[in-house]
Amino acid sequence: VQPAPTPDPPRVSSAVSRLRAAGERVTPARYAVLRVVDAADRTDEHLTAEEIGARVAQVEPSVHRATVYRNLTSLVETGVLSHVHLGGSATVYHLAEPAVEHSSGHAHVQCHSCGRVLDVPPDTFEEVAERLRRDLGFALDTGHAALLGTCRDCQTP
Amino acid sequence: VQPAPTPDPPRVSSAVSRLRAAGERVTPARYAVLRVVDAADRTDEHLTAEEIGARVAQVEPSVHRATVYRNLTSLVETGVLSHVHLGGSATVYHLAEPAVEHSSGHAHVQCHSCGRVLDVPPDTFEEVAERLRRDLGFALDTGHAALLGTCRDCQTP
DNA sequence: ATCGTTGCAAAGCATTTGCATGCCT
DNA sequence: AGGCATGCAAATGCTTTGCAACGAT
Repeated sequence: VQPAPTPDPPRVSSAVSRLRAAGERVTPARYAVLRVVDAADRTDEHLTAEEIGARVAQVEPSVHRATVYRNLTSLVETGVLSHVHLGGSATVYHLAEPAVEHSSGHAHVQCHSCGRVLDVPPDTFEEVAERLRRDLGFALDTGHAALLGTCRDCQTP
Repeated sequence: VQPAPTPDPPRVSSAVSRLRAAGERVTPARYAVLRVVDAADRTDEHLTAEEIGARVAQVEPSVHRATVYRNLTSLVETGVLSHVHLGGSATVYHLAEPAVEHSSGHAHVQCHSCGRVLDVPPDTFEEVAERLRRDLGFALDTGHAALLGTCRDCQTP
C-alpha cells in the first residue's frame, strides 16, 4: 500500500512556486523548512532558527543544522520567508505574505516577562511611522522588529 | 608634580552615589564602566558590551572582559544603567536617567542599512502605547527595544 | 574581618565557513 | 552535464561560569 500523499497547504505550494519562479532550487531541506514554518505560522508560534532546525530534524533527519541556517538566510533573501527581530535578541521566522510583499504584514510586541509574542494589526504603528517620516525622514519598517512590554497576564493586579 | 585630578562629570558622580546608596560596592572596574558609558552618552554613541569592554581596557587595562559583562548586568539590575535591545540583536547601554527612573527616558529607532541609532522623543510612541494598553492590555516599554527602518541618508532618492 | 568582586581559564552556545560530494534543474 | 546546495567538521565570536585570590567597606 502507498501512504496517501498529503497535499501541501496552499501557503506552502505558493511559497514553492515563488521559489521556483525566482530561479531557486527546491531541495528536501528547503521544502522541510517551509513546511515547518508554515505549520508554526498556523498555530501562531514564532520559531527561532534553532527551533526550526529541531523540527526539521524530526521530519528530515538527514538535513544538517548548518543547512537550515543557510536556507533561512537565502529564503529570506528570496522573499519567501520574513523574519522578525525580537527584543530579547532572538530572531523568529514567518512565511512571507505574497500580497503584502516585503512591506511588513503585521507588527509584533513581545512580553518581557513571559516571552510571548503578540501579533498586532499592521495599522497600529501607522501614526508613529508617519510622525517619524515627517520629523526625521525615517522610514519605519513596522514588521521587522518587536517592541517590548508587559502582557496583560504578566501584570500584577 | 601631581596629575590634576579630573573631577567626575555630574552624571558619573550621581551614578556612583546611587550605587553606594543601593549598598553596592564601587570598584575600579565599575567606576571605569560608568565613565566610559557616560562619555559615550555625551556624544550620542550607543555602545555594545564588547565596545564598552574595549574602552574600559584602555582606561583600566587590568579589568577583565568577564568582569565588564558581569558589571553591565549588575549595574542594570541596580538601575544605574539601562540597556536597549537593537533590532540587529545587539544590546547597547546608557546611563539611566535618575529622574525618569526605569520608565524609558527616550525611545530609539535603528537604520537597518547603516546601523545608526536615532533617539526619538519619549512621547513619539504615546499613541501606540495607549492603543496597545486599551486593545490588548499590553503595557509598552517604549525605551527597551528599538524599531528598525531606513534613515533619511540611506533612502535612495 | 567579611563577603562581595575580580582575574583567569575553560566551557557553552549559536552561528558560520571551507571543502569535497551530491542532486536539482 | 553543470553548478548550486549539502553534509561534515572545524572555526568563530560573544557570553557565561567555577574557583581561588583579592579588596571595598
